[in-house]
Amino acid sequence: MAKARAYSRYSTESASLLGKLIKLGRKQHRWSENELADRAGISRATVQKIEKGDLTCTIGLVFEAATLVGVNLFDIENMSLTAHLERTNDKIALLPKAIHKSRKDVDDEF
Amino acid sequence: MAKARAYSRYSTESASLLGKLIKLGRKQHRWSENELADRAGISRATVQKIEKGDLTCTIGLVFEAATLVGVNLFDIENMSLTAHLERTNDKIALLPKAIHKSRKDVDDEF
DNA sequence: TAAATATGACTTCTAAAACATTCAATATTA
DNA sequence: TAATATTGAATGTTTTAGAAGTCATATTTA
Repeated sequence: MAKARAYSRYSTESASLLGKLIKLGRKQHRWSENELADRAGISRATVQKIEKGDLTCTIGLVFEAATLVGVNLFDIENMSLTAHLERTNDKIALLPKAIHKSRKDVDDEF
Repeated sequence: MAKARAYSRYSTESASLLGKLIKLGRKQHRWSENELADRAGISRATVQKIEKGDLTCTIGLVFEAATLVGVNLFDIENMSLTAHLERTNDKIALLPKAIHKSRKDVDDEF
């Protein structure tokens, strides 16, 4: 097998936590792995990978599973997902469209 | 091209928001797409897909990019990622290991 | 405890993720 | 404004994610 790529500890633990939140949510709904797989339109093998926090899973399928079992990552700080999106768009608009290097660029200016 | 699979609105907007938070973080660091790609050990094309919120990106690569630019999804409610993991493990342990159907299972019990 | 179902862990196959590269258009800096 | 770098958006190629299936073991319910 090919040598797997390296991931940071934070990425590994984030995916692990997300997977376990999904597993917890699924059990609270009293759904088997197969039932979640059917509802999400994915295979049981993928459900297992997602719940294990496998970093090679596609983000769309992970988010679908999360949403189905009621894990809403971005409903936070009393702000809706859509409101978050709008605010983030505004912030991006304030910054330069292209980031050029130099001008004593030490990249620690924020 | 093959017909793309369907995703829920919440999944689509979650990925879009995460991508934009990454783009914002990158710009705040004054990093070009290439610079982030190099640091993450991925291609620029993938950085572009991630920042666009493409749902077919792998969750590991998205989390790597997010972590590098300082977007920490799970440092929330004054709780560390690791603490979250432990608490979630505890909760899972309280539930049945296997979810069997029947016993008037209407799956709305939580 | 027996029967039925769920889970864990594989394997093979193919659809597509990620890479590398290119090119035009745009943005920034000197 | 000229030079240089970034961004947007393609391409073809390689690698791999996800599907589908199997089998053994563990768990739950009647």
